[in-house]
Amino acid sequence: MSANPMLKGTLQTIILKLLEDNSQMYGYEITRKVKEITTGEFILTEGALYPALHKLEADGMLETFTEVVDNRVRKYYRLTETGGKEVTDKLKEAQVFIDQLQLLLNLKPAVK
Amino acid sequence: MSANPMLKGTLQTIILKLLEDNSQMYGYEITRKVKEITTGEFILTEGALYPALHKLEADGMLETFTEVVDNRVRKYYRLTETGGKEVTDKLKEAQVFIDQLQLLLNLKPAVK
DNA sequence: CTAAATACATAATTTTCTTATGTATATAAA
DNA sequence: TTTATATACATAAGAAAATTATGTATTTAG
Repeated sequence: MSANPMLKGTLQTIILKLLEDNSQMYGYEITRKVKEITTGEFILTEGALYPALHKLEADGMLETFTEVVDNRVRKYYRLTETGGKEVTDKLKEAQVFIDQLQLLLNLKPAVK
Repeated sequence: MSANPMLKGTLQTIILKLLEDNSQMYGYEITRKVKEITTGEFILTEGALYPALHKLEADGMLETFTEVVDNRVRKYYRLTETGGKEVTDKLKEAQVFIDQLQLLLNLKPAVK
């Protein structure tokens, strides 16, 4: 039957895309980046972010390594090869979702 | 703290918008309309639609009346006054969400 | 006569988020 | 000096919203 969830995995897509552009980031850095890009419109809470990162890692999309800066541990994430391919698919899905949503909500002038 | 859900209530927004445009629709008709507009990309399952309609009614956004056509009951929904105001707010929210998502995913060329 | 379409509904489960909490260090302000 | 904010991780309880599976019932097309 395969119905479309209402863009399940938006957060995953955002994380994967940021890691495609930045090659390596740690969790806290991701929250700052999202806030910066969206000028505060999207606030990524830790309760959402960390479980999402852990899931992406468990699914083989991300790999990690740690670094200590100023006595604080940073856990860096980067895309695996599988993750790299996944980004492309997820971005296409997101594009389709946005296009169809705009059609439904009439948020874009009709193509004449 | 008030974090942004990843467009929680997209389905509600879609329903409200369709009812703004069509003034009255019944559930099955809504599923057909969504499929038609999105050329099959969005499939609204009953398990998602009916609870959403019931919730919108319980929240005072929609009101209902029934009609019998060909021995089958149709339950029509239309916007209440409150619902009518809600559409505008929800559409603005959706617009912000789409804009920020496109920014994050780089799906729109950067404004130079 | 049977499958597909029309038309409603709910229940169990899963996914994903919010909210709250917990630990710990560094830095700026009062 | 102590207190609040920022940095940095994590998990747990609960809520919200979807998927998936059922269930009832009529009409229409093959």
